[in-house]
Amino acid sequence: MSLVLRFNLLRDNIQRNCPVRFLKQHSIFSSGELLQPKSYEKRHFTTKLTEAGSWHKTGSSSCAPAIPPPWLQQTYGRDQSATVLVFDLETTGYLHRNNRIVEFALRDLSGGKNCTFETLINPGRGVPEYIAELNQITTELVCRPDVPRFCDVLPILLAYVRSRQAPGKPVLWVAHNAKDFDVPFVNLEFSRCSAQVPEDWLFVDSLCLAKKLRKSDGRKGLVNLKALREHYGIGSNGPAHRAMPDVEALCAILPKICLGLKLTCDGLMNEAMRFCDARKVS
DNA sequence: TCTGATGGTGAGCTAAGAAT
DNA sequence: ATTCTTAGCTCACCATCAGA
Repeated sequence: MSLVLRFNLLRDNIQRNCPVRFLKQHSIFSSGELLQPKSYEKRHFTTKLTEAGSWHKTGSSSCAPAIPPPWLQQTYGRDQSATVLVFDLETTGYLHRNNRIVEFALRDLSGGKNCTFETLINPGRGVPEYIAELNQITTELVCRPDVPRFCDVLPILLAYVRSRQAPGKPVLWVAHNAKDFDVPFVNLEFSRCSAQVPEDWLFVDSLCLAKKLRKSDGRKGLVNLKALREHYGIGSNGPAHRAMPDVEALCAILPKICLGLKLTCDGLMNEAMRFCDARKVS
């Protein structure tokens, strides 16, 4: 069951899990502003949380209870060694130097209530036509006063991630082509907001894992998300090139790759890199 | 011993593929 | 449209082996 929650639900979550001073530290909002229901009400238009299990059957949009797969079971639950977040971005173009994020989505693989987070982001500039054709995110859709900018979303995102993070354990972000695309974008958006990516955030590039598996299998063929979905017989939960459907696809693909490579969560951790070690912003 | 065929390896180039 | 990486291809070079 998928439940769309408004920001006040997120607020509750934040209030329960995050100290206000933490929010103030990372926010251009005052704590009062951030926690005012009306403030969220203005923004619920684009940002939502859902409650769902993280591991769903191939080709199905329904979510199972939050039971981690075998390859993660040993590290999830009380003894989980990291919080694994699968994420995806849509942007106004390929180059992180010249472009901005227009959509952000993530799913916490440990599942449960509020395990996903997605939001449109106001890039403060037009979306090129070829991008809009690709992902159906138009200038009219995101360049609106009621769509938050990345700096607006950042403190909420930080609070959300903190609320999902196990005490003392790192956060492992997974995305397809994260090293060259998603992470440089995130790094640059953080620096634009005069914020730093937390040091306990690590990332894994599933594209590298897919290439590694292809090599070990001696298989030929493409390793983009679409090809991997077809290879593993994974159906689509929505339009391609939108953040959340791509996240859902990667959530289904990732365990297949990890099983193929015999990677546990600890193995994933060995593949992880720090955000600051991604392609440097130039 | 010489010559030609064959196989392995490394360098360098090109095109494809990755993402939006 | 754009940048970067990598697979795949060609070519050169060297070693090995068989046959004359």
